[in-house]
Amino acid sequence: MGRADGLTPGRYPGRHPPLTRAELPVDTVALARYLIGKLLLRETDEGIVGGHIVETEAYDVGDAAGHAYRGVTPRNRSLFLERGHAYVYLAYGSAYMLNVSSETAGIGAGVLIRALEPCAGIAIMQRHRHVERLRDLARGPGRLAAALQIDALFDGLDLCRGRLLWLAGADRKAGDIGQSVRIGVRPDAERPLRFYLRGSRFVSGPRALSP
DNA sequence: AGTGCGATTGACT
DNA sequence: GTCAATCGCACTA
Repeated sequence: MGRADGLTPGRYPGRHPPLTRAELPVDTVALARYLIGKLLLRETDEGIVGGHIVETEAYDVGDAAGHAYRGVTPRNRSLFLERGHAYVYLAYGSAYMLNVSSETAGIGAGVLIRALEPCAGIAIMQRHRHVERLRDLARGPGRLAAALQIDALFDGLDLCRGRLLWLAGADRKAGDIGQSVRIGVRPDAERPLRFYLRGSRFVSGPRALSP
């Protein structure tokens, strides 16, 4: 680690402490926008991995596409935790999705983290993903989870507690944030609840959605 | 207890 | 560009 990975040299998480809950916007859409440019870091057995968040999607209150829409179930209960908790579930039998819970305790909503610009522990993530190409390490929610070795065991984890997985402040100025419809979502698809770092080559989805 | 279906990915034409 | 793999869960009975 050091200059080459784009992060401040030094020990983690000491140098990049977790965002406090007070820093996180309560509102789901505000949180989705806020998280663009922030760091997502994960401490694995082999070292710290992670990067800058470049793409998110909001699944807000009353959203028919949200997993919380029909109330609490065994799967989605983490969405109802206080903001800043991880909601992780398995999609299509193979890809884990990482969300950050939003709103206040008892309200089910969250933000899906869809893509990272890899910055820390790149060699480790390349092993986790079995690919070399930087662009493919964490472009897409399932790839991101694989790169960071996030699975169902992380469901319910408090990201503000910051041990194995946490959010940290951006160490550089955030660029322009674009907005579009969400990817792979059927109901409420027309709502522009996807946010991305404009110009980033690390965002997922069709080019047309990230002008 | 049985069934249908994804907030996706990787392989392939 | 198309398409099948894969499995936990929500829903129906």
